[in-house]
Amino acid sequence: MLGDQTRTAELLWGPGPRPSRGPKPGLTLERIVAAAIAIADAEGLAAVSMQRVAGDLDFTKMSLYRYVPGKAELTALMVDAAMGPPPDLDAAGDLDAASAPGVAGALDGGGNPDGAAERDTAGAWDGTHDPDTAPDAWRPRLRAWARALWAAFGRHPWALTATEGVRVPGPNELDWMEAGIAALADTGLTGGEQLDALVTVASHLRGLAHQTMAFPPDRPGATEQQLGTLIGALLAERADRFPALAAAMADAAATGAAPGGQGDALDFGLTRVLDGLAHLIDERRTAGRP
Amino acid sequence: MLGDQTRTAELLWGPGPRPSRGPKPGLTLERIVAAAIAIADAEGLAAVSMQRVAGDLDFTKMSLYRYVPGKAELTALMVDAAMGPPPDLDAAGDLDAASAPGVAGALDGGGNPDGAAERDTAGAWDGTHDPDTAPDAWRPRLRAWARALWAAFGRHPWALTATEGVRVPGPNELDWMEAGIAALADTGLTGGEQLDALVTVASHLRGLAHQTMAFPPDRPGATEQQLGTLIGALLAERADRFPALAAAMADAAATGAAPGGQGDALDFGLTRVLDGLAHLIDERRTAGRP
DNA sequence: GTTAACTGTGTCCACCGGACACTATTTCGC
DNA sequence: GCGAAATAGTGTCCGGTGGACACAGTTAAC
Repeated sequence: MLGDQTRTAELLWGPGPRPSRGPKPGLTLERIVAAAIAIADAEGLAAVSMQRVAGDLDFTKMSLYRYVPGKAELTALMVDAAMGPPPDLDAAGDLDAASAPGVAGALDGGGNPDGAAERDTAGAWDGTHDPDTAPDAWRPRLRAWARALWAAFGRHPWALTATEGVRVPGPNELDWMEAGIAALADTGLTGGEQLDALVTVASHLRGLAHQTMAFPPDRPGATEQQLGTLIGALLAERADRFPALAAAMADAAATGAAPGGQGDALDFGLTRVLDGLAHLIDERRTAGRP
Repeated sequence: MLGDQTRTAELLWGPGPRPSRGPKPGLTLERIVAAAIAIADAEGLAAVSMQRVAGDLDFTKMSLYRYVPGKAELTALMVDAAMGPPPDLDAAGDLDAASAPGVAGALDGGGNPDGAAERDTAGAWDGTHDPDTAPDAWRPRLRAWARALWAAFGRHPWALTATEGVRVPGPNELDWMEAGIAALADTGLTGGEQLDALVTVASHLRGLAHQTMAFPPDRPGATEQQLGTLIGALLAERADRFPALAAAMADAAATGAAPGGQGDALDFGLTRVLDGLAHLIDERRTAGRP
């Protein structure tokens, strides 16, 4: 059990010295991982099999085992490679998913709705902070971090399901964490709070993506909408059993767009989380002087 | 594609009329689902195969297909059955995971740490609200809802992985949603906002559980701790590349407990989310009078 | 030149979800 | 009562999965 993990860590972190005695390898770890990612992007994680990956590379499946101990390790490599490096958060403010390096905004490339950017720069709670001072820089940075992570998961939805449980992180994953923690470094939060805060933001994101994103990106909303009407019918027939829910959905349907909108739900929750963090940070800063 | 979903909906919602022409069925859907859940609880979702479920019931695997169209539908049934009914949120305040019906608090059965319960009942922001008036009752209720959902996922971790993407909800799932929305009904939020708020809370929970919970509950912390030291070593060797992260972890290790504690991270994030929601609700209530 | 290390292949295995034909059982219409 | 029809469970078969293992071909060190 632990042997697997140290093995995975070696693969993720150590390039490994090239042994020079036998024939030259006709494959590289990078090519294998890239082929696997391409399959997963196009057809979902379930379509990634040793046979399939090897076939796409014109090799037999057993040859892959010269490079990768097993499928679990291949998946771990896929995840870290798919995440890529984190964006540069210092270009803050209107930094958005589309400005991350090499990002071709797979979904929701739009800007922040309803002035969220301004809110991120100003004092969130009562306007007592000077908008020009540094102390609130964490907010747009963390938001940009979250949106970039969201975009990354949008590009590789299978990465969500491939990152269950506690795992050994790869270099890219730690780079992401470093970038996020750095955004929180001068907030006055303790180290533990910084970690918890970042986990909170990431968890919100992952949970939402896990619930809303279609995993093999097949027909990007057709069946989803059909399913929405199915759920609506299900609920309408039983409005007496679910009164509050039916009322809320009727209200939502009457007043505005469908509540299942991904970007909307993301921004809503993200703003809530950031507001909550701002409150904590404010508490820490004003501690001692009532 | 949609056929599967209507089929799933029928199985989840309609008991289906018992046809009376052939021999009496020796099995029931409930027994099959229960057997599958037992396997998943004990050995993880991957251990649930048609063969295995049928074998545990002393039947052949093909006989299961008389009751269930396929494995996907069985999984959907498992999820809804495993969730069970939501708790009664009216017994608020110190209502905790352990008081949910039939809950034998699998993990973190303890009470709210550091006075979170009191905070839930009082005005969250500045103490201007009267703690005895009803308007803030949503907060302890929503917290209780979240903790109960967390406990449910703790009892059946596999349910997290089995609920990817947009699905057709079962009766229990809609009961949970109804309970959550009911807690938010008199907050002044719009229907869409109530739905978004509940999705936010649930997403936070699911995301955190997805990242922290071990999925086959094998050795409930041994390897996890080993993995923690492995990550620590990984980070310590590269403290120059991850300065903020290393500093945060060092600080966390020096000041308090390990930052990976599940319950702690849950309460931290949950408090942040609830604070953010309280801020929104306050905004809605004080709207119009600056 | 011999030898040892290494690469890729072919064969084999247990297991997976599921299609299909088949027998045994029960009940409805007559 | 009796045949017909519908249902329940079984056995067999299929393509696919991850992976173990022995083997032949290639290359560099000695």
